Amino acid sequence: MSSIRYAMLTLLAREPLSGYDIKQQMNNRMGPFWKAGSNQVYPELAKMEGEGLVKLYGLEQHAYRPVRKLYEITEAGREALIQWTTEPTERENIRDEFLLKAYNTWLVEPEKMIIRIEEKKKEHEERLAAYLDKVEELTQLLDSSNSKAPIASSLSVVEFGVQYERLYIEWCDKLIKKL
Amino acid sequence: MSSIRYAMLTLLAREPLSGYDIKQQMNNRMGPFWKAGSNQVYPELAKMEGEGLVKLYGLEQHAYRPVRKLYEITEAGREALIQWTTEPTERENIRDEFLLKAYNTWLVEPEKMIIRIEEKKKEHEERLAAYLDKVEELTQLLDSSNSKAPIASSLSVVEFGVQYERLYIEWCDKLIKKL
DNA sequence: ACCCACATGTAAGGAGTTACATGATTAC
DNA sequence: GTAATCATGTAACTCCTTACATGTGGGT
Repeated sequence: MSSIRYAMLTLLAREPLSGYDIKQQMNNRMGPFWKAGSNQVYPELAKMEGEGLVKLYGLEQHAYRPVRKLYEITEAGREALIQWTTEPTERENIRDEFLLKAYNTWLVEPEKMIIRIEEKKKEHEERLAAYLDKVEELTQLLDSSNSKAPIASSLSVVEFGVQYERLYIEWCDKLIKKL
Repeated sequence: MSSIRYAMLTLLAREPLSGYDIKQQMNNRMGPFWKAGSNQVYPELAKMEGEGLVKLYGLEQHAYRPVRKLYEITEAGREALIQWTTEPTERENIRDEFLLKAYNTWLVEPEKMIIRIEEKKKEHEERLAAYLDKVEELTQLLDSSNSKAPIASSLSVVEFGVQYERLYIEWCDKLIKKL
């Protein structure tokens, strides 16, 4: 499995990045679809360098700061990524803690539950807003509209996010009405 | 975190169950929302028994088979479950491997990608059908329509599943059209 | 003959989270 | 003075997956 390495290659296929950049993009830009801590990113980068999937692209030194080690994807890395992308994917579960809690609604005073649902709704409204911003941003970058641009792929994924957040918000509304 | 124990308590709050039952319900009935292996279920049951959250309800012996050890939730267990349910829940990510692959669509020949998307679509159509069956089943069990019944809570969660699968299928369609 | 369902568990390992360490600068 | 950002990494720990162990009866 170990999809962390493919998440990293996914980003590196677009531009050279440092370990720090990768972490940031995963936790902010890309995401929150796929998160990673530094403990995963740095060792995995080193491992991939050893296997020839990425290589050092250059070093950047900004004044006092630690040296930024930029990595780029190699041809072998690109091939591995394409191979993985076109492989069948295992079934995946939703696994959302709040859904699990929703199973216990009947055990709990409705007022208390409603507070939590409202909270969740707000959270997903925030995410929806963030995704919509991203959609706009990406749409403007696109307009040449060739489906082979990386941006087109990003857009599709973010649009999934938009739909997902909308569904979540609607579901929260329905739940509140029921109680 | 360790939400596995609360997933187990969620099931035990409704009826006494054996470890095997819990595993089965998680991987089939309840799910696939929350999965667990026997290695998690049995030790966790023992731990919870030690903490007084569950207690042995009885033993069942069917002919040649190993003894079924049925557990029931205690008052302390029920309180812990209610406490957890009404606590705020952390933000959670989508984390679907196929979405990650979708970021790489631009790298791959469209025909190859379409094959995988069709596959995924089919998978989610199957799940949708299963969830719809469950909705029907639960709706029939309900009709007395008191929102304090466990079944009402189950229904809400399964309805989320239905909407989720629909959105996934639509998204697959849109992706295919784009390519 | 062979695999699956039932039913309990244990063992080993991989994946992921949280915290720590270092160290200079900028913002409040 | 305190915290946050940049930037690299390590350590410890929990969580989860996969495989194994045992044993009988039923289906193909």
